[in-house]
Amino acid sequence: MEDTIKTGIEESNFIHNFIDEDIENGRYEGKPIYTRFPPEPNGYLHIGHAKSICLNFTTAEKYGGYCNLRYDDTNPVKEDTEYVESIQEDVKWLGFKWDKLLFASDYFQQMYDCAVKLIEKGVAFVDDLTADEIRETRGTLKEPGKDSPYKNRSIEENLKLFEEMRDGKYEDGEKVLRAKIDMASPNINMRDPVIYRISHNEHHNTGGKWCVYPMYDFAHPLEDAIEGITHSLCTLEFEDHRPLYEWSLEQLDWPTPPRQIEFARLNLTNTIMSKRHLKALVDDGSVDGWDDPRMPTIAGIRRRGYTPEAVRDFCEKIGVAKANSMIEMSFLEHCVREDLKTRVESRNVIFDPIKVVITNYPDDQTEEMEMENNREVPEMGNRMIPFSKELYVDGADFMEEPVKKYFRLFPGNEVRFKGAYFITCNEVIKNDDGSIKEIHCTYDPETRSGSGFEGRKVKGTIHWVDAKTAVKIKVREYGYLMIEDENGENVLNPDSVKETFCYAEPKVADAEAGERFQFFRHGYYIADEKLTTKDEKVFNQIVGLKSSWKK
RNA sequence: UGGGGUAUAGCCAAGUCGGUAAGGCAACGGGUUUUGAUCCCGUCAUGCGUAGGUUCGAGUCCUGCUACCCCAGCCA
Repeated sequence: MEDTIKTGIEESNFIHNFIDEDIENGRYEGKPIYTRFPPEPNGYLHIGHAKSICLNFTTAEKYGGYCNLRYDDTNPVKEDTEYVESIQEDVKWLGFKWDKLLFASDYFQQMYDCAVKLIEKGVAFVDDLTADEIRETRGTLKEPGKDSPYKNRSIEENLKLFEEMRDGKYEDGEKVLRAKIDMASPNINMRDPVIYRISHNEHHNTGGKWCVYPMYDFAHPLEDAIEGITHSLCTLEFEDHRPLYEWSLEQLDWPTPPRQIEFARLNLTNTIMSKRHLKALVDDGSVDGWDDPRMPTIAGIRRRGYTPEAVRDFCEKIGVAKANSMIEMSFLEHCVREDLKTRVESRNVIFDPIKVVITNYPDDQTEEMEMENNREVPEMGNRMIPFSKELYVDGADFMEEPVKKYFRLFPGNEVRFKGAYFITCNEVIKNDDGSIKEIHCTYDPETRSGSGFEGRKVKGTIHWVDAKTAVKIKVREYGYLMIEDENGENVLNPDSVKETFCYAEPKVADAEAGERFQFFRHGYYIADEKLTTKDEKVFNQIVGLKSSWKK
């Protein structure tokens, strides 16, 4: 039996089946498979977009084809260059290389020409109805709509009017170009849809050059067709638009038109993906920006310390289908741990310090203890950390009155201090208020790590930090960004960030922004890119460690 | 009977010709362990939304139901 390592592009899904079929039928005459990721630059990309990005790029890769990054920027009022830059960064961060970087707005002339063709063909007309009137005559889900009184204008008049629209003779909303299809269609998208509207707004790419802009339903098939896209992957809500997508290309006699295939978008438990919500949090200062480590944006999870490999692995593992689904957060977290566990070094960090005094250890002695950087990956080598008479251990590693099956430190118990000695707890020293001041322990010099001591075994191994040389760091741990209040409304979680000062082994002071570690027993952390300074190290919790121990 | 979709375990998800329900996450149990991590082993659908039908045989084919999602922007 041979072991085969499965990668995303070897997995197969229903989209691949369609493509295989198209290739067999010779639908694309042997041309390369082309996909595209077509965001509108009106916000930052989030983890949901990552699924679409992975899908488009890996599908192209699987077939030896190409994928374009194309900005679907056909609405000047919503788009901004800040977003076009962030989108490129995010796609690059995920590790994908687009074949071409394109703007739909660069096709405005071709799209305009196509609209003229439709008019000449008699399948599009200029309508003077207002937006309200169009809505009123569109009918309802169950009742057909009514033809516009302007539907039967002559081709010449339509041509002249459309040209005047382009030349800026009309105000926003005064006229639109509509496709002549069927006001009685059970598919509302086919009831003479608006395909061009007037907008006297500055466009982020074309500036003031145009004042008529194509609607998505007309623009998108043309963008795909112009670029030679073979498979246009989009989310489920566009299924009803497919007939219009196909209609547009049919009317223009486009040879080998692209095929639209829809898939279910990503939903993650306890995660708000709505751009409206996310933007509101940024605008009202509830978060640090689009890249706040709590945000589900790609910029946010990048700063949070997730790796592109983990995100990609996640997107591959969740699969692609047409059924609406809700993925559990633990799935993503699993992928993050899985990736991090073989690529980061571990460090001793004490979150809730309890001072330990080794009473039988020489007062002024310090030893350098050897610690493995990553037990799974010996090639990552070892490091030395200081050990002396006074140390800190974690609050979770000591119990004055142990519960059953607790085998860390408690009075009378002996444990191994990882990488150092067997230590026995003898006495708990209290403050006046009854809180623990320090615990007095003794060590057994014969049990030094690496000495080969086999005399007796201990059940617990705990980590520690030398008190004299410890460095103080700030650690931020995250809960859900939004939670539901009693009315079921999404509100900011007041406990979405928990800051703690911790004692870390000296080497942590050298951590560079962006560097990741496993903090022994606590999880994976990254030195925050923005908050870490020369004087203060701030670490974000990337993801906690799984623990099977329960009290 | 407006139209378009989707139903396989707590969560994802394979399941091309009908041949006797992959895999992952989570959970639980056990073993190894100088991290209660990792790793390893085991358990977890006589069952595929539901009711019938065809068939030697149905998650796959047929019929009827049911539930959920999407659509009435001059947004994408």
